[in-house]
Amino acid sequence: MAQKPSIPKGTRDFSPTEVAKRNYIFSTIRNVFETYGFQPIETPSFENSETLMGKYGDEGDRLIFKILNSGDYLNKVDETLLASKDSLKVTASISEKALRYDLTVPFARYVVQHQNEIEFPFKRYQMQPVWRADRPQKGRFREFYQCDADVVGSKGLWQEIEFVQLYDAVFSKLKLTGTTIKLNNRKILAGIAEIIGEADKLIDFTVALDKLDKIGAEGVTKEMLAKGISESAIEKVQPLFHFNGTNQEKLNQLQVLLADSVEGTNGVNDLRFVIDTIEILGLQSAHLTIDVTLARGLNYYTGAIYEVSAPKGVQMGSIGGGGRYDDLTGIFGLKDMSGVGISFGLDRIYLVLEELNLFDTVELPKPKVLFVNFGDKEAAFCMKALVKLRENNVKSELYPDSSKMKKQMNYANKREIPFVVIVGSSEIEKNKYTVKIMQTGEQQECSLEELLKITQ
RNA sequence: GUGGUUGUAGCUCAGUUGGUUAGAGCGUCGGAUUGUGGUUCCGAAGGUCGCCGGUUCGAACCCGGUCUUCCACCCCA
Repeated sequence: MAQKPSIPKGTRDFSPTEVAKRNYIFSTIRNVFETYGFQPIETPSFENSETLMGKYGDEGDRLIFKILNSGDYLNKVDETLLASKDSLKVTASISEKALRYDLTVPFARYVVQHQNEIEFPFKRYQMQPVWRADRPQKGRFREFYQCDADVVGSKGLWQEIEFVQLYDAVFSKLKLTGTTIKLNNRKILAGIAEIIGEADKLIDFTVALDKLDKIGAEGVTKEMLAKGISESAIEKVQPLFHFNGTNQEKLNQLQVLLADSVEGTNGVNDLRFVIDTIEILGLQSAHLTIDVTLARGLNYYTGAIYEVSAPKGVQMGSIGGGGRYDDLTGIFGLKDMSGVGISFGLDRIYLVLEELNLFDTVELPKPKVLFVNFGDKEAAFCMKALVKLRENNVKSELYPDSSKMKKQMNYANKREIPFVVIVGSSEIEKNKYTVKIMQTGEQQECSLEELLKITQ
């Protein structure tokens, strides 16, 4: 064989077993989504570049896969621009399309584009692959699936409560117990920045704070100083660096800290409503916890912020995330349309379930009955039985070639097919089928009706 | 995008200071057994040592580049 073929970095092939396991996760999530009243939509794999570019920050733009224009695209580029070797600007003129980077921005585009057909509040779910030109790592791919549920056209906090329940429902159904749903509110972060007099450095502040559990208080302080946040400001937020206790205790501390900030107080009240309600309703298997360091990059979150982490002991980044984004459709010209949504990272959930051995219930869709092929005459006789079995939804197949018996039996054994039907001239004469139960090795002669009964 | 790491048969891995024809286990295929799988025994096939170049009388081994894997940043599902 020549050079072995390969697939691009960060992409994967999926074997039949893997597909079965992935489908199990997909259908679990889909089921819960629909139970909660969400309806599916799909959007194209690629969008116009201007739909995506600039929506995820500079870093995001770098990670978007761009699609080259068709035709003699270089010939159409301005000579001086080409000579400048400015990759960013040249890219814009040789690429007008780009692969979907997430599901939220295309959804915002969809809402604005179809606003006159949509009944608001609009609850949609979407399970499709997204692409990022990232450097792969464990649980980090360049092609992966997101499963999103979002609601647009409602500012209600009840929806935010339902998303906590939805997360809990999905992970409980997957038997993935002990996940932690972390909750925060952008208004609280903004309030903190306001209190310390660094409102204009909100993003730098939150990004640094987000790293608390990774680089510690000292590291965060260092990064904040580097970003130009004053020492006195950092002094004021010291309580956040050692923020412990129950959710109620945290809420009380935040209320005191943010008493002089209207926005911050609003945030605390919103968060308190969600926390209190969930405490009354209870959760099946997830833990809900306030995490003020939670500030997932996405610049458009304006209210609630969610993130789900795998059970303790599993080395994996977040397996889900989301939040409220009041201004998202504003980018596409539709004002005052608040949305809130969550996302499941299918590929990471897969890895976590695999690591914890939680796939034991997933069965491969494999045949239950194999008919041994002895030749055309025998095969034709078997076909009558195959039609009957298949009509009754018994997964069954005829070995495609009249190979040696040993080979056919071996095939059944390897594929763990429980019943093998053997039909030779003597069976045809008697109009009977010999069925062998592979597990015990027993075999018996039976009629078509009996065969159906045995294998059903 | 920055820094590190990995690559030998289908799979898991040996391979001495650079020295003839690169090995093992598992798997695959054939036979023992021409209508009976798993166990056993016998036999066989299968390798451009990731790829390209360099050093050397000689490279799987040393050097450079490149691709891939995994990891830490960045960022994120």
